Amino acid sequence: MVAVDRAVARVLVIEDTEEISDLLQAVLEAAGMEVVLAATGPDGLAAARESRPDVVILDLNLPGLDGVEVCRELRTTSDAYVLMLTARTDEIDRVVGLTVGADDYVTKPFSPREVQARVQALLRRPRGLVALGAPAAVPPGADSAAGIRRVSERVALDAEARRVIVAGAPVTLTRIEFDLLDAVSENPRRVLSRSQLRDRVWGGDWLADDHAVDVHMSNLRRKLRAAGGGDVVATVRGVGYRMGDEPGARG
Amino acid sequence: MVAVDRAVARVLVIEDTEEISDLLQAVLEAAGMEVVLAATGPDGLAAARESRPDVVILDLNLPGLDGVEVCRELRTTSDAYVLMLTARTDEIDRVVGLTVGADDYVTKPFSPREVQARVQALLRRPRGLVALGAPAAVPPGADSAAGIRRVSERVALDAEARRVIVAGAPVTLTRIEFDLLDAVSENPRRVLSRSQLRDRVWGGDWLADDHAVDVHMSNLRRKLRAAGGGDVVATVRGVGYRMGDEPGARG
DNA sequence: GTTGTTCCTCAAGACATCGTCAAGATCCCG
DNA sequence: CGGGATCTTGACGATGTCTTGAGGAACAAC
Repeated sequence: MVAVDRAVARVLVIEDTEEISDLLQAVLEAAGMEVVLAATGPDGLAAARESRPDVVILDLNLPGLDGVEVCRELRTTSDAYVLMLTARTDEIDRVVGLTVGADDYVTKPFSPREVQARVQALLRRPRGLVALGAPAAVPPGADSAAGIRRVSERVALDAEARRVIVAGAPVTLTRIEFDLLDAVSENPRRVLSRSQLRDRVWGGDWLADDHAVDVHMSNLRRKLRAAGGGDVVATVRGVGYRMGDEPGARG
Repeated sequence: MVAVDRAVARVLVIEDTEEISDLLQAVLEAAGMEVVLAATGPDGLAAARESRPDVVILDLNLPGLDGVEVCRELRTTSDAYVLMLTARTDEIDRVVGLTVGADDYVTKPFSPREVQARVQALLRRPRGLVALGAPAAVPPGADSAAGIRRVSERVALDAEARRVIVAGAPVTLTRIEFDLLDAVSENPRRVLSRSQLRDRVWGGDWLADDHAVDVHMSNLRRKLRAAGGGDVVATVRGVGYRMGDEPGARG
């Protein structure tokens, strides 16, 4: 067995700007983590193979090899979580929505404390989900208190930012549409009745028609389909809704 | 029956990735369970014989011996419940629907809480009846939300997702058909009268003909037979319906 | 073997559910 | 206060599902 049994978490930082990497090293080591540094993409990949980190902090704008490429490589050779550093907000969608995406991101300028918190959140997530060559880093239904939840192969949901990215591009959802997708994707195995969804999305005290759930679900599906997300929500006729792409009513 | 009288529940984890097994060990021990680890299929089988666990957590993708093979072996040498870890959603149906299938499943990445909850749900299920393919008896009113219910050799039922898997493939049932199968399979030894089934499936206030039960039962049988599930429901002439394939034995 | 009962199966019409569209009401932001 | 987005509600069609009835098969009793 090659896996190293270690007490402290190991973090690999792939970052070309020395000020940033130094800062991160100081912060993470102060938090009791072991830090490995790399300045370029190829160096980072080699370091990942060698030191087997638990989390990789990866700058998107690396000279030479693109950060996205590095991330994709990392996915096939390591099971570490990837925390992406991005300079501009509009880069995030590309990183998050790709099939081989990051597990979380931080935009520059960032506070060291925030990076530390997010790394620790990633460390709390269960390990071992990347079976070498598997396309999706996070299969549907990941229970993530922090970061990004991958709803389906091409649909990712950022609960914190209340944003949904489909095939690399953000999709504008209304409040109710987002809450519906959030509710359904949070427990992907369960069939949620209209009443349950209504309670969850609208709040307990509400006398409205359950039919409203239908309409919003229809709008949600239309938007996701138009964005190339495929079928995300399945109808269970006579009961409610559930995650999945099986068209027919099961049960 | 070699029921071991012990205070704490014992869980065997068969998993080759050390990170996952470590995580599971930590979570389950924190929940007050005794944990035994094994990294390979043969080791796991030996450990199961030796330590007689109550629940086995089994990775589907083990190197060498396949997880399905390990599961089949476990069934003949142990009466433990099997919780399967699968990486991808579409593997589930195969694992769950097979003759020797898992009792529940969790998809990676899993939340530690979920694994703990599902293990405890399995521990609440009655012991000693599951071995050798016999359907597990869940007394009425028991925690029915727990895991997969094996209806017959080739038919499995996921109450939470309202899904029925026959011979490794999902089968589309209508609401009433599913509820009928659910009712009959929930207490497999009992003969349920048409009135009982009607109350259970339709709800108390209903004036319809009992004949409707016949028709839906007929449709249910046809679908299960067509999917290769064999005869699942038996008629007890003059009384009602019961699980099993024996035609008309009076109960 | 005959008879009456019970059950299965088939088919067709009645019914319910769901998806979608559109119009009006409401909320929110400037 | 005005304009735009968003939500609700109603209507309608398509599709799926349920019920009902009838014919016939299996079964038990005689």
